[in-house]
Amino acid sequence: MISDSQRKTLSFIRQYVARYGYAPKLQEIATGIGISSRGVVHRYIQALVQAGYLENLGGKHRGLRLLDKGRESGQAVGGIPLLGKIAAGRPIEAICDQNGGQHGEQNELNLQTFFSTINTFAVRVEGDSMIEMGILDGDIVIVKSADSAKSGEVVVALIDGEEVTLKRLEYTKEGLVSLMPANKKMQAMIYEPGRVHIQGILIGSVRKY
Amino acid sequence: MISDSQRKTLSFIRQYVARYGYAPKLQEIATGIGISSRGVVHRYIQALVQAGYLENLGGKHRGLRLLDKGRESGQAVGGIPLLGKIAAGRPIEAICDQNGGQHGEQNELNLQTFFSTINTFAVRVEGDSMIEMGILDGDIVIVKSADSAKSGEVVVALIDGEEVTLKRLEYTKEGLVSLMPANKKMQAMIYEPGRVHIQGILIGSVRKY
DNA sequence: CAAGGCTGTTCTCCAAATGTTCTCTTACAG
DNA sequence: CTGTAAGAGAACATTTGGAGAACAGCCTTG
Repeated sequence: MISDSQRKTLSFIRQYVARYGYAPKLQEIATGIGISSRGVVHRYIQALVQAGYLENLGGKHRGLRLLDKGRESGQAVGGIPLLGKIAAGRPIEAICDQNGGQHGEQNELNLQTFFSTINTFAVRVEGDSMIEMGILDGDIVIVKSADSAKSGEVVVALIDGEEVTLKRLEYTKEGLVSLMPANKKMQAMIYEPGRVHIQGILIGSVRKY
Repeated sequence: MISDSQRKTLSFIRQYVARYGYAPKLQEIATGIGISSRGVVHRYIQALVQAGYLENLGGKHRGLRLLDKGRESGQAVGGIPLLGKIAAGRPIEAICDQNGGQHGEQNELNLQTFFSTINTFAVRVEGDSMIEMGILDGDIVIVKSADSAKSGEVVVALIDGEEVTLKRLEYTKEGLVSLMPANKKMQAMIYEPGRVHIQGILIGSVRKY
């Protein structure tokens, strides 16, 4: 059982070690988490040592060691530390600053619970008709089972009981069903409602390089 | 027998724990279920403790523990059935045929083990400079910690010790480091090697709609 | 060697946040 | 009308967060 500030401290130390390869000084932690007292940091560290997250080589400079607790089985299984935002466009502030400034934000990504597993399935995508939505050939999409959907939703649809496709759904004025790709080079395909069976609605995607 | 409000409270707590890995505060629960009184929440919690759904480490902040009672048993933990391939381009054979026809293929997607969690972290992407690689604004990217990378790899890099960015790495003939976006509208940025610190290498991405 | 300066440690004091216990009010079903 | 539950909110107790002083050990520097 660790408190909010202790969690923040642990998160900062992990980021710091990941970045520099060695442990931070107490003063660095303090400014990193937005306080000014080394003594307070030391109190947090003692609590983290007590809780089994850290090891402290007493007195030594940068004498902190990370332990594996909290990353492997036991608590947040499948948890990956979520460090904050990053700019794919322009560089922005460093990760730790972002994280330090945010409180109450999610600071761990737990893939085990990230997607609901109830009535959910996954399929690998072939082709690039959804490329403009950031879904590439080979990606895995996460789909929630459903037998109907609203206009605008991206669905997995079974056509004529034989063929399955991933497209954005639109109902036309004429009462037909339009399955629209997200690729300017391709055209929408239009069917009578009876030929299209919704299998599920797109809720996420996963990709591994 | 628990009341509707108590059920709502329990449901909120479960979701919160699933997402953050620790218990919510009473105030968070209150706003979460749409009321404003911590006292009322406390009353519900006492009822839930009495009914055996929760445990309360009295007085401690975030001192709630979930018990197993009432949980849907048999949840495939982290497992999502992986059904086969789907055509984002043209419709192909039905999913069930695919699945039935393939043997020896992976037929379950376990997000818990899909990405290694060792030396791995995740960051949320801001901006759309990697859009041509299918990484959109708001996506979460999975990164393996590393302090060096080869030409062509996509890296998280720290520039001048202050700014973090996600780009494709290239070494120029002149011995400089080029960080290239995957967006034709943007230009590569070129730095002297000393200014760029590699933080990690892109190994995956996750998106939730 | 002596004098600082930096770092980790320990301590006290105080403020803010949080959990707990009340009372009061309102709505509603029987 | 009565009993029950939901909800607001005040009052209190405890935990948590934070500042900063004082001290000890290590290192550098003169």
